[in-house]
This record gives sequence, C-alpha cells and structure tokens, in this order.
Amino acid sequence: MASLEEKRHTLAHLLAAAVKNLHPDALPTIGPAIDTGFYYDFDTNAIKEDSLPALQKEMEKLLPDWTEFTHKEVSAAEAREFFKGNTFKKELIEELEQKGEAITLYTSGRLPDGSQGFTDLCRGGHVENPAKNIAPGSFMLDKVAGAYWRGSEKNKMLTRVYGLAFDTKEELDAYLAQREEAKKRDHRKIAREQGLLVFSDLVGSGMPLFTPKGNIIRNEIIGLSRELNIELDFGEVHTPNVNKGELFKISGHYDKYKEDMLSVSSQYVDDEMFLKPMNCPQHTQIYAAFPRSYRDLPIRFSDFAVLYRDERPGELSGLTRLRSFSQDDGHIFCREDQIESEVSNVLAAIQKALKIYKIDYWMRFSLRDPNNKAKYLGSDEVWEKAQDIMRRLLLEKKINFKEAEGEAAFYGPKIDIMAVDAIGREWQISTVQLDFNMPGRFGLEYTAEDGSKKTPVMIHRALIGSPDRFMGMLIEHYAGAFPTWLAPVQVKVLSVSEKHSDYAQEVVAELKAAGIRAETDDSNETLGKKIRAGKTEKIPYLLVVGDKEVESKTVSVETRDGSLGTVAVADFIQRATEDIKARK
RNA sequence: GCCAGGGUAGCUUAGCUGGUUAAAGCAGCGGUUUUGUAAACCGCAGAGCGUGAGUUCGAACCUCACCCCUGGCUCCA
Repeated sequence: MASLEEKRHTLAHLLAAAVKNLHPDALPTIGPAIDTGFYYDFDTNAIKEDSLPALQKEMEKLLPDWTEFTHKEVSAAEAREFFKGNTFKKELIEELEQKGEAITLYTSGRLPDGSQGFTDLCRGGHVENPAKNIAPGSFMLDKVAGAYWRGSEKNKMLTRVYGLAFDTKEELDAYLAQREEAKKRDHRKIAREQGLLVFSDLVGSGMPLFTPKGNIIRNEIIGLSRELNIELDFGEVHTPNVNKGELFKISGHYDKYKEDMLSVSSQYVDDEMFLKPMNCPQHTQIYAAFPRSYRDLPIRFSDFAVLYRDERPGELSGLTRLRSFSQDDGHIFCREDQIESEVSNVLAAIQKALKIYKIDYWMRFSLRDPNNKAKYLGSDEVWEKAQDIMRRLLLEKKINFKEAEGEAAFYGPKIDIMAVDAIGREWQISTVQLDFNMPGRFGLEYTAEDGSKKTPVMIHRALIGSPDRFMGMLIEHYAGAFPTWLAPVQVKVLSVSEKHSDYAQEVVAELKAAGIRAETDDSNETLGKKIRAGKTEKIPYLLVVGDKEVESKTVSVETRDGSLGTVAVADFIQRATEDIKARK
C-alpha cells in the first residue's frame, strides 16, 4: 500500500524530471514531502509563476512511463561524477560520506529513446509504481517561492516550486475548498468589511489604527485579561514607551535584538534610547525600587503597554505580525518554592480564558536547542534546573504536551499555548516562561528568612498573548460573527417604516441605559434590506419594530440562528444582559 | 531583507499585444415610495489608474527606481 508521504515524495522526483526537460539549466537540490504535498528547490531563475502550467503538463506526460523505481548504491566518487556541476548535490554527497551513510541513486521513467529516465540522489521512500499508484488529478503545482539553501539566509536563495498532493482528486478538491473557506475568514478582509481597523501609509506599515468598533473588541479582550489578572492577584502597572539602551544592555535584549528595536533620539541628551520591544526589563526596575522580603513574594505585575518592534517589511502580515502591538503581559517575581503554584495558577487562568473564547489548544513545552547553546543566556545547570522544574510540573498536572527543542526564549524555557481555531489552523498565543537569568543580571534580591540576600525567580507570562494579534485570530475563529459580549454592535433596532423611528430610538435608549451596545437602522429602506444588512454585518441581535411592537411595547427578536419571536423590551434586555455578563 | 505575484472610485471587479470623455455592481448622496423578516424604483456624484522618472505623436497598458499589499524563505524576546 503506497503511503501518501511516498506519493508526495515521488511527485517531487517527477517535478524535478519535468524541470529537467523544460529548464535544462536548473540545478535540482532537494525535494521532500510536506503536509499538503511536496516541494522541490532548484537553483535557477528561469522558473516563474507562469512556468507552472507547462511543468504540470510535463509531469502528467511523464507519469505513465514511471512504472517502477530502480536504485543502486554508488561510491561517493561515482556520485560526484554523476552530479558534476551541481555544488548542492555535492554538498549532500559529502555529508553522506562523512556520516558513513550509503549513497543511493534512484531512477524512474524512460527517455524517448527507451534508455533510463530521471535519476536523483535519494535515500528512498517512493511508491513502487508511480503510474499506477498516483491517482489522476490528485496533485497540482501550486506556487513558486524563494527559499534559502539549507534554510540559512547566509546561503544562496533557490527557487522553490510547491505542489499539492493527496490520495485522490476529491481530497485535493476538499483541500482547495478549505483554503477558500480560510480566505473568506481572512481577518484583514473582515476587519475592513466591519470597519474594525485600518492601516495608513502615512502612519506606517505594521501599525494598525483601531476604529471605535475595533477598539471595543480590543478593550473587551483586555478587560477579560484584566479580570483574570485581578483573580491571580496581579497589580497592573503603567510604564513608558521610551527607554535608555542601558536597560536593554543589562537585560541582554540589546545584544540579541538591537537590530529589531526602533531607536529614538533626544535633542538634549546623548543617551541611546529605544521604543520598548517588551516590558520585562522595566518591571525588574519596579521590583528593584523597594526592599523586598521573602514574605512579600510572589510580587506580580501586569502591563498592557504598547510595544514596538522593527520587524522586517516582508515579515509583516495583517494583525498577526505588527510593528506596534500590545501584550497582556505579566511578570511574577517569586521564590523557587513558589514556582509550581504560580505557573499552575497562570495555566489555569489561561485555560479559563480559552474556554470563554471557545478555543481549542494544545501545549508546547519549548526547550533550549542543545546544539546551539550560544543563543541563550545562562549556564547549563540553570537551564537543566528550569527545564526540569517545568517538565515535572507538566507531568504532575497530567497536562498533554509536546516538547519542542530550540523554541525556548533566550533567557529560559517556556510553555506555549497553541490555539487551534475553528477551521483547524494553529496560532501561538499564550506563554509561561521560567527565567533564572534576568533577575540576577539586574541584581534583584529579597531578604530570606535567615536574613541572607537571595535572587528571586522571574516568570514571564501572557494570558492570550497580544490583544491585537489575538483579535485577528478571533475574527477568523468566529468568521466575523463575534459572541455578543465581544460584538461592537450587540443589538440593532430596525424600524419597519419611518413611522416607527421614534419608537426604535426609544428602544435603543433603553438598551443603552442597560449597558447594551445598540444602534438603530431607521434608514429609508425596506425591512428586507435592513435585515440583510444586519445579517451581513453579523450583528448578534436584530430587533424589528413596527405597528404591533409600538402598540404592545415589544420587539421582534431575530438572532443569527433564527427568530425568537416577540418579547417585551424588558425581557429582551434581561436576556441580552445575562448573555453579556456570562460572556456568551 | 530575499524570491514570486499584485496595486484601476470607499469596497469588489472590467479594461492592459499603447489609440476618443477609463466601464460596471455594491456602498454614498438627492428624489419617489412608507415599506413586516436576506437586495424597491429613478437620478447624481465619485478614479492624479500606488508614487516618481523615462520611451513614444500618444501610456492604466512598455522601461527603470521607490512605496505598499499578498504568498513563501529567514526571523519572531
């Protein structure tokens, strides 16, 4: 039975064969199977987007001749001879040679003269009979993109051709349909349609301007985090946007992220200053400003300040990657014996928040990259200790998690919450990070029970990450149909005709007095059109008022899921208020 | 930053092998209508075709530079 991965990998070979026929100068490099199909990287600049149809055709033409794979093991010298002129393949051969692994060449297909077909350096993993095993219409070339050789931007950029491939044509079509669905939910599109935020070339890229409607959502998100912070006994602080470079030199951010910080200058003093890219160093200064006793710990600060990062232009994307954004940030300074309860309380709060937002998630335990320790601050012992504490905690709590090497922050390991949205895409949101490094660098201390001075531990955490980014995710998760508590307009009162405008205004006034975000649509349009507009805007409640309702002081309630009939205004207010309070 | 696409009215799009006043729908505005659960009718206005240079008798269309957006790569405290 041919596995999907084998099919995909086989298609990568087929693609390389097609490229070899149509673009003989393109040097093949590597071509693995991926989640949705396959890709192959070529050293060439001849392949553009519009080359794809011809390549696709060529692949389809070649496929019937690919009835088997033959392979042979060769010496490094033979392999080098075969791939002479291809420095990329030579580099791979050298590596195989050094590791003492077998070097194999795989061949499939046939040339017009009947001689052997396309041969590639490969360790295997193909379907036995591509012509038979690969269903017609189950694959398509998708797009062309640049990709650095071996994933390093120091290396040459190659041309990557992506292909989609599934077991059947139906599965490919389903994937394409799902991609269409994702496009419909695109937060950039919905944010524009609903007038939630805008960007301006004059303000700058990556710097969102929230409209009154968008800011309502943003504030509700912050409001929930603030409420959870109070339950967790955090004290909210307020800190400035501009900081001296010295602060970041001590924290270690200067060395690591100077290129990604926006600098600011003063006309009067020479200090190198930066817009702050994070809050942690500042919070250490609030801690440091007063003598602290073991009895005072844990000390917890929360902060919603706007942060600035000089992201490279090509990395910006809607609300998911911004130059200016905030975090629902918080830092805990505690004793070692308090780590466990602090981390588990924060995790519980995160879980509570995600339940309210109806978001599924999984946890990623992000560890240091053991092969690149230079990227991180602090000694091996400290890292081992921090990672052990966190792992033990996750195991004790019986939390399902996946370990991920190389995903830690530069100062410590972290637990990242990976949200899974309504159509299955993952977003990294919340985080809890254990830091044994920064407090020492800032000379933070507390007086222990025995009178000695000790260094506190610092826990960095964000409940939902960035309110701005999270809002982008929520837009896509809900496809713009926000639950009532988040909806910028919770209720819209539609008058049947202009005769009923006064009553509609009255109802809106009552709703507003009850704290409900309501407006009227008393435009000179038919009711049908107003309903349509309200539904398109995804307003949670549409209240229709006409002669009957004016007469009986009622409203006819239409929700996104259907009609609730005619109820007294007071009853509707009660119902809506309960929803909002319960964050439904 | 790098690779590949793209930028026409507030929005969605047409026009683009160079050739009169750049064409629609929605939204907007003005009328008519006074409407009962997903688009009433008529009219009006709205576009320096991303920006700046160039080629040409003539540029939305060709060339160059820059800006911005999209998809990747790299990065993500």
